[in-house]
Amino acid sequence: MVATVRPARAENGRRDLMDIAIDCFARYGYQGTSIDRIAKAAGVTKGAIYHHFKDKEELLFDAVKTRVGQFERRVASDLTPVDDAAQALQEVTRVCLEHATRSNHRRFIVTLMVEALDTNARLSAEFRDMMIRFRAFLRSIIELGQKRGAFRGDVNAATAAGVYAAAVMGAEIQYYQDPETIDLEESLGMFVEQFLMWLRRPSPRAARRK
Amino acid sequence: MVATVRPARAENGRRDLMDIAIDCFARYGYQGTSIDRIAKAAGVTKGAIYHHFKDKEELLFDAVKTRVGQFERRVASDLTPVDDAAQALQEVTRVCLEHATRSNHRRFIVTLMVEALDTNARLSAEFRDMMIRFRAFLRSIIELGQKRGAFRGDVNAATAAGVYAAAVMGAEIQYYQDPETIDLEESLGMFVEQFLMWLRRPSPRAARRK
Amino acid sequence: MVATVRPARAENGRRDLMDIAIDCFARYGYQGTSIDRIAKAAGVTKGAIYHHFKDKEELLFDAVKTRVGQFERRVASDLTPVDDAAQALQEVTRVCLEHATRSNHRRFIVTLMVEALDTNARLSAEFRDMMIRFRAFLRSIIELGQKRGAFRGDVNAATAAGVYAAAVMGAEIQYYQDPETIDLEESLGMFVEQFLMWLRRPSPRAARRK
Amino acid sequence: MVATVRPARAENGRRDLMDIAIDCFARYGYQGTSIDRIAKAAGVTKGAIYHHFKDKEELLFDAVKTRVGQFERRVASDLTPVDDAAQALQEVTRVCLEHATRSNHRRFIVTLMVEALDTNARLSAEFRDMMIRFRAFLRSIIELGQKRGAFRGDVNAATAAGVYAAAVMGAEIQYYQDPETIDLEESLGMFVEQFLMWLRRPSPRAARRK
DNA sequence: CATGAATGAGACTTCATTCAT
DNA sequence: CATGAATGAAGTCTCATTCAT
Repeated sequence: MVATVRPARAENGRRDLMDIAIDCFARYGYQGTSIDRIAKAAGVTKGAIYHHFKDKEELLFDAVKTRVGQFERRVASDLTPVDDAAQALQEVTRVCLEHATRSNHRRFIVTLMVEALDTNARLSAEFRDMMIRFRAFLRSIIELGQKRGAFRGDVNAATAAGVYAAAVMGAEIQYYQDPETIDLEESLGMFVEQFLMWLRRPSPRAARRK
Repeated sequence: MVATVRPARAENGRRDLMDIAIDCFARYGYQGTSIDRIAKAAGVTKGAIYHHFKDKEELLFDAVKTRVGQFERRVASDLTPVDDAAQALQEVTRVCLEHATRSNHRRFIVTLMVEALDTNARLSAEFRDMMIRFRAFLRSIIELGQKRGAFRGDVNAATAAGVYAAAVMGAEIQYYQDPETIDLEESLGMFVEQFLMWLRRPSPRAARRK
Repeated sequence: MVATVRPARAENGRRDLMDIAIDCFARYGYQGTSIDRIAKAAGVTKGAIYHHFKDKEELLFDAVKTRVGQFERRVASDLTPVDDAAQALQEVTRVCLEHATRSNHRRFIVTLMVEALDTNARLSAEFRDMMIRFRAFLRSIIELGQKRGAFRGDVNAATAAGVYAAAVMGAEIQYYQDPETIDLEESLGMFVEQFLMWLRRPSPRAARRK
Repeated sequence: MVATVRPARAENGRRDLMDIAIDCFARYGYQGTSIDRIAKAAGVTKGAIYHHFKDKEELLFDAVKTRVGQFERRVASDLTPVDDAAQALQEVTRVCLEHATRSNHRRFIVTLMVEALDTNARLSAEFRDMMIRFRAFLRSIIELGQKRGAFRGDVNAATAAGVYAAAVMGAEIQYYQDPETIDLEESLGMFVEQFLMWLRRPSPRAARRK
């Protein structure tokens, strides 16, 4: 009687909490985000957070998995089915650009990924797997292009996928660091242009070497 | 005989301390490195560190400035005088590769740079300036190539410098995250190859566009 | 039954903590009182104190405000309504005497006030305002006596209030310093006697001078 | 040969150090003054201070003794020989006023005295003795006045000395706290006026009581 | 005499976490 | 489910003092 039941708010509470936590993690990093900060931002007490999450790490893990999953689903859904490999690669940068500039989704992932490098082996493994999946996805696109004859066949698709992922991530970081100087869209555009040019036309030199 | 001078012992202590601190920062990040950890690694007490550095931040700042300065001097000295722009760009990746794999110099810089993004505005500004200098340096090489006719003239050298810096940094991060999967040398090699091919041969499409 | 409310337990903890803190501050001064000392005296850990107070300064401020408020309310309540100005002044010294000898209330205020002079501008301002209020109160009593013809009218009531406050405070300090030699009651009594005699009978000399 | 002897600078150094230490103690209190602060203010290293003084307490003791001695000598020299007791009491306030407003001598004494109350029994005893001497001195003046018939004989000279000392010290503290509101000269003047009026003319009431 | 590097104790503060209610 | 008081460990920093040179 005293405690009026609030049915089904449970899952909502959990999700809301996580969204707020993600915001905090994205803004202040993992170590810079205290449970208290999240609690205050969410307008609840610390105890409430411990009802939903075993500890701070679990909260972070769930947050990371959620965001990574959202990003991956977004990429996948925007591209299915992949017909034109070149166009697909351009689509990927477009999605990244959007997530990097219009929300804190990519920033959250990229900064936490680097922070975890030095401080959290388990989380770092999670991110490593995410990157492996991302590169595998890019590689599958490149290989599709190679199979269809749109791309030259004498390049290691896996390495090329790594180069692609690297350029995108590096451009993002420079943008987060200096958004006034860096034009992320132009940077990504220029990179994709050169990447595609290189993939499409076999360099005689490179071809000869291999 | 009366007073045997032990010159530079003072500076030695400070320098040793900083080298050890850099190691720790590179391994555990800024927030993950406690003063006590550095002290223990150096075999002194915390007080000794505070004798040499005003606070943890000053220690970090001095460490960052030292390492960044070393890297920049190294890059500059290896390349002077720049004759062949293409070769110069390849040299840069070689130096980065070395600093990334054979010492903790680049890892220290890259990981702290991302960590600072969310936690330390002043340090982040320091890193931003460093990146600005790095891109300016790359840009000057590219413009030299353009002036000499080795590179096509219809590209924005500043943006191209950004793409170059991005690809190198992104490749490094993937390498730090997953050194067993990522072959940093191959990645950087492939990127430089495509970057140079794109720079050397004017893309008819791009040329027409402008 | 479902949830037996224990009202005010929260505030109790806070209040108890503050009382103990006041004791410590009165005994050892602000700088001489460590958070640990208060915690031990209260039988809790340091963290508990930080749960209730933002930092040591807030604890001090709250303590000062509480004690000053108590003293001011006590003085005001004991004197309302003021009919006989001379008697009212005597009442004030009686209250001061009580707070100085039977509790640590005045000692807490006086010693911290002097300590703050050199070390804490904000707190010092708080004490300054308290003294201003105290002198204003005394002045209003003196002016009442002047209006009613009980006191001579040719004295600056504000300055006289200052003299009164000075003598009381100075006597207290000597008492705290040397309680065996100084008889605070006698000192205050003698001062009030001379103060009232001077106020009541216009000195011919002084009258002539002005 | 290497160490050129600097004869007789020893005592100078000690005295200079102490003067600077007094300045610091007066400005920041004992606990608020670190050895480092004194060393920096004096332009020497901490080690140099430990050559002249066993520890911080000795430095403080010597400083206190020096200043107290100076003040007492000043008071004594300005008054010898005491002819007119009333005038002598006025002289004392004049000296106090000067030391309080034109130098930090009295402020140093008064604030440290209160600080020592709570934190340093040995130093507090030193100050207690100083106050005892000061009151004894005032008492001797009052008794002289009584002997010569200038002052009424029915007052306890010791208690009266305490009242006098209290009013002066209390006025000073109010002045240190709020120099813009408090006119120290006027306050002291008013107090001495009432004190002397009371001493000179025996109150019939008071006389009857005893 | 003087330096300055170093110590070690102790101060303030933060924070993830637990638990009675 | 939720609160909020409390803990305990760990972190940053200060400072009186010592000592080799």
